[in-house]
Amino acid sequence: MRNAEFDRQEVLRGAMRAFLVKGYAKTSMQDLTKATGLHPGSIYCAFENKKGLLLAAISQYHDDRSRQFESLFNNDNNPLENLKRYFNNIVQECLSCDATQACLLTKALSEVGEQDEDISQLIHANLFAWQTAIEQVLDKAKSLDLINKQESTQTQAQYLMMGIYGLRTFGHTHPNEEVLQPLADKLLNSLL
Amino acid sequence: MRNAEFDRQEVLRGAMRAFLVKGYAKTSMQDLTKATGLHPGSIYCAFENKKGLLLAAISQYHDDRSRQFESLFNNDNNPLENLKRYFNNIVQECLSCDATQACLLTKALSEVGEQDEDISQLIHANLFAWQTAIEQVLDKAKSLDLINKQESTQTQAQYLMMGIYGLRTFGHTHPNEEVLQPLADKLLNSLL
DNA sequence: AACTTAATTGAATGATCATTCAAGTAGTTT
DNA sequence: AAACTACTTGAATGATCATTCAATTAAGTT
Repeated sequence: MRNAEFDRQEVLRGAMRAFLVKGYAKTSMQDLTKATGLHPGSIYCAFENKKGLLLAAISQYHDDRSRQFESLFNNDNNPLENLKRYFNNIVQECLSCDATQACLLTKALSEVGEQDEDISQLIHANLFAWQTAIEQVLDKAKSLDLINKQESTQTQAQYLMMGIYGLRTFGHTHPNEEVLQPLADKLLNSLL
Repeated sequence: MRNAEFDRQEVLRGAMRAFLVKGYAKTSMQDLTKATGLHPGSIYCAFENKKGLLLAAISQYHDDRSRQFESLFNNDNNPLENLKRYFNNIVQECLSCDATQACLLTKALSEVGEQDEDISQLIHANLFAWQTAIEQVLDKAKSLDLINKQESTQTQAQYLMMGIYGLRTFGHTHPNEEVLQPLADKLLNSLL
């Protein structure tokens, strides 16, 4: 036996960045060897092919984002304040104009989601998990009487997801705090 | 002299559809000869190159959508009802699960907007024109006391744009009328 | 009717692509 | 220490890519 020499997480984060900057189709295996530090043969040995590398990178992205999400929400702070911080984070990512900080799930969904069943399925599952996590935060907020309890948690969570997707897209054309922050605030206020 | 034999609009609509289905990078010139009915040489003669064809297709998309927009709003109907019809149209396009009915502006922006200045500029200009058109509808609605006049028209229009972007993305994962219609309604209600 | 000019045609071109593979390397097991 | 197994290496492969171009066709002009 012999173990892989590379750090799988770092390799996947490199691939992630490459896909985020150039998009899936435009990112060549040559780009990926640079971004990952791996030779072509090693990539094929570890991830089967280019699509396998994308799938693994998407999973890594989801893991990283989930950890970030938990660190923001798995505490005893006011859930509404946590949510506010979360939205402000997203606004800041938009303002950075750094492709590397975009959402790989929606980016890949838009480019290849309709074309490939495997990719589509993985992204759907990850986005669904994300929605469930938001629902849990909203339920916590409801138990503390912080938000409107008339509307279904599911619809509220879906509305927030929709808003985040939209905010990120809108941020591409208006990377401007005075524009994005009010939109994020308005989105949050829709919960009250 | 000799005029082009092809119908420029139909050629561009064919290219549009190809780009919407496969994405820009994945659409080959071979795909485009099939989609447009033109031979490679004719495409290069008329549009310079593949990127030129995308730029022309984006312009055609914007023209077509603008005409659709005007036919919906350039009348004496209740502007809020027009807006409601407009949103319902978008929901129906999401439900169709037809890549051909997606938004070429946001799709191209997501895939190549960050990579190419020319494409980015054209899309930004078209999206800005779109936002201005929505602002005019909102001003008309305000003059009839149909929506909230406290909030700035610009912010309201931006919020709707953001919502439409988000709705279209969310529609990819939930092509379901019972899900999308309430989100569209909630978006419109934010104007009141 | 002859000339001019531009569009059309489709095969050819060279670049780049994802992928393969045989040789080399180094841990692990016996 | 010998054998085994799996990872690494990077050049080679064949396919596909965007683009070019010389020949052909036909409309507009004189």
